Amino acid sequence: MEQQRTYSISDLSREFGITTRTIRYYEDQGLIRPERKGRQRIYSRRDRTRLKLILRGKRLGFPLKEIGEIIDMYNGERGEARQLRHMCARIRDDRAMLLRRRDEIDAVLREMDAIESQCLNSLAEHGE
Amino acid sequence: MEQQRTYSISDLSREFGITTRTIRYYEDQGLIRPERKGRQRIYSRRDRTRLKLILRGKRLGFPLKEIGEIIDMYNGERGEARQLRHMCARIRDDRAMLLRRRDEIDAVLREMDAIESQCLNSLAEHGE
DNA sequence: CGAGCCAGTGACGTTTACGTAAAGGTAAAG
DNA sequence: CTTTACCTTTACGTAAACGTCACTGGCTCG
Repeated sequence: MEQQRTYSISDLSREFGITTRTIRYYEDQGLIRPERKGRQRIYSRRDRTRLKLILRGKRLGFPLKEIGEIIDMYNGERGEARQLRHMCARIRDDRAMLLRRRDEIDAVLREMDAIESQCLNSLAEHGE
Repeated sequence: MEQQRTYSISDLSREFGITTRTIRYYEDQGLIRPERKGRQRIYSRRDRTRLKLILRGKRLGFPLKEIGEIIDMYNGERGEARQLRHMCARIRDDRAMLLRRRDEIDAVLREMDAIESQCLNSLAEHGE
């Protein structure tokens, strides 16, 4: 049986904790293209996962334009060899960046650990 | 021997690949406070590492205001217990966020691996 | 001593990612 | 039939993070 669930714009706004304005803005920027029943927007499951990807991209710090490009590329028809090679190159770049970013996060986490234990030590002395 | 090196604004702009305008803007926002020789800005080693921290904060997606707060807090006098407890709480929150972000990065990396091998497979078939 | 640099201070412009308000369409519920 | 609850478009507003421009003030090199 087909999972033919659909969502209204406010369904999605509630689910993801964003405003309808934001969702419409993403559409304006060409990031989602929901169907219409008359003027009303009807979001499919695919639209919903697209939105999820957009929000994840945002949390990773990508600008909306790039997010659109990336999602389209990763979903797009990968027919020709040129396309495929281009995609591989992009993946390598993106991965390198993400790895750098993850390393930075790890560095910060280690520093935070150090500071926290200093903190807790001071508190223990004080508290004694 | 004291490492009393100092830097001009263009030294730092070159080193970090940002414009002097950017550095001055950070000063405007209270993120760095270099000394002055007359009107000229003189940056110490501490200023330089501060700048490095700012840029790292940016790459991690923090807004400048928060970056300032965080750096100040982590450098600040941690005397009173209230302060210390506040700091521990903040560290816990920040750490949780960073961990979530790192998990997301890992998820994206895994997906990229999958897509890349698909890509390479297609290329192999085509190329054959 | 003038030309070429680098540094500094406004101050206005720009881009991104929305917020917010105005004005209205539709459909069910009281 | 009006109120309520959503939905729509249009359009101006805004905060963050700079870019850009205009003008000014030392230095120093030939």
